[in-house]
Amino acid sequence: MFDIVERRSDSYRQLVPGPVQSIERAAAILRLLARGSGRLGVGEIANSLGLAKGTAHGILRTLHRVGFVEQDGATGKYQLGAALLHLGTSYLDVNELRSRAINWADALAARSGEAVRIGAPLDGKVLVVHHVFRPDDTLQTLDVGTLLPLHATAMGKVLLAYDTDLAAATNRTELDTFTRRTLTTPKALSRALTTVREAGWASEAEESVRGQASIAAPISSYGGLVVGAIGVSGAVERICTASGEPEPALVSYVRDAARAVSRDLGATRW
Amino acid sequence: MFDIVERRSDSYRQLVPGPVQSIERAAAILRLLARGSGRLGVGEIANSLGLAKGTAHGILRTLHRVGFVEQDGATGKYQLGAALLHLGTSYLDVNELRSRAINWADALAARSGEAVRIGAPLDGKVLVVHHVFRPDDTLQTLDVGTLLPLHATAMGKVLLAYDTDLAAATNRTELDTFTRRTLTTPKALSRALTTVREAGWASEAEESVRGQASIAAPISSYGGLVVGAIGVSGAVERICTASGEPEPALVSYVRDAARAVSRDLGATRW
DNA sequence: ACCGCCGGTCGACAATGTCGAACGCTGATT
DNA sequence: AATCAGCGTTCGACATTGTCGACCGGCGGT
Repeated sequence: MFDIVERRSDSYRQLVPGPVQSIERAAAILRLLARGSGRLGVGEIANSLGLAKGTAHGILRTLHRVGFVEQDGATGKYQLGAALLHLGTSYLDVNELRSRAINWADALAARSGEAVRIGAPLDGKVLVVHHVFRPDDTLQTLDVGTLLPLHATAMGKVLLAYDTDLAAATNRTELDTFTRRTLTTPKALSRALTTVREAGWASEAEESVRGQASIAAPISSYGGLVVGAIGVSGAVERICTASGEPEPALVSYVRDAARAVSRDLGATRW
Repeated sequence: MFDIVERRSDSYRQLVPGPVQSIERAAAILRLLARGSGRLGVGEIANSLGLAKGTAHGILRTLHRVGFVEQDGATGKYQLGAALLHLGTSYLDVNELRSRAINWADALAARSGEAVRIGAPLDGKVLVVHHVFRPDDTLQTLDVGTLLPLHATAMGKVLLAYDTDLAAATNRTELDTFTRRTLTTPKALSRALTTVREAGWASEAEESVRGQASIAAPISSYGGLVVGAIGVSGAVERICTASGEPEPALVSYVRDAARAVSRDLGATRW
């Protein structure tokens, strides 16, 4: 009688029954292509994942058939495929957090006059699931689907402050430096998170991008579980007062919006 | 010595070496979830795909591990996962058509005063890969990632007119009816496509949505191969003249933009 | 014309994914 | 209350299926 751990003798040992190996590999290839921001060859992919070239090719051939990757006719290299775009936006349709928050986000943008974003944790980052442009302004690029760092954004700090698992995982990884203001030491970050927990909201000024600041508050669901964050972001001189503190009016707008969304999601107390 | 056709004794027989079965099934599940616009249970999925329930569960478990699907804690049903959103938008970054067209799309929106969309064929539909809102107007929903019908949109007609394979495939399927004006017979459609080929652009008025009209022109790449379409869409009374014809000025704006993008992509003649 | 690198193919092996029955649970029905 | 049906999930045995590594042919730099 074989135990699962013995049957799946790979590097990662799980208590759950065996995952389908080839699908995990396919997913790894897709993530690799997404990260590498460009075309990759079969050899590079096989090396990065420790696969035989033939194996990698077989998976890529299949991913190509289903439209998840495309192949550059000239160089033979692979890149992400169009089918993923549709799947990605289909996800937005079923995302409950987004659909509940969407109306409140519009209102928050109108009241605050700033760009509003809603984020959820994904894989040690903040995934932007909704984005409302700053009202009546120039061209802005939509960053729905973008991954933001946890430790250098207001939304990320909120998520970290209320998710100890996430915070623990972050403690084990390097904190990237984006600007001079970025919190790069675990100590500074954990101190900031304590402040966030006490205040019930987070802010950040030029910790991620120079000249930009943001304010965010947690969105909770049943049982007070924090499932996401909503916040405003914009030029630091509009988000913060002359003394460098976050504009109190903006803070209360954001907190009101977060409470409203949480209530919609079924949270009983906030 | 086994031939490939014998080795892969499934319903679809290919001349190419065997695709990875489990990955194809995983992709089918994801497409099913995207189509079904909601949560699906293991049983439903297994039935729809003709799989054993246990098999479907194993695949879903793996997709869950990699974040491609999420599971509703209460009902146990599955839906698309957040990781797909990031992959989808990562695709936009590497999509050459989009990155080349993006500047021209802005210019076209400014000149025409209408919403601009860029589309590429995907799986018998038109995938919207870029969308510029109508200048200075109310809230509009971004439909990047949406799939539009081929036969009822100007962009779709353009793609059909210059891709005989696509047109042949469409001939074999039912033409959905959206409005009274929708071309539903193969004969009417193929006549329209002939006109498109002669004119070099396509238009449509209330064939897809009542009160909406659109104009589009083909984007070609190396060797004149049509790889996408760019077009404007908006209220029929703005897109068309009083006599019901597409506004000539808009047509030339669209055609100019399409030529410009094609030139950027390396097309030698247009 | 050489060499090295690339993407792609091939055949053999056994590791691996699949199947179908069985489990425990929840919620509706009787 | 007891029953039942349906759900998601687990399990073990089987052979199908994915993987490996060597090999092929073409391209580009040397």
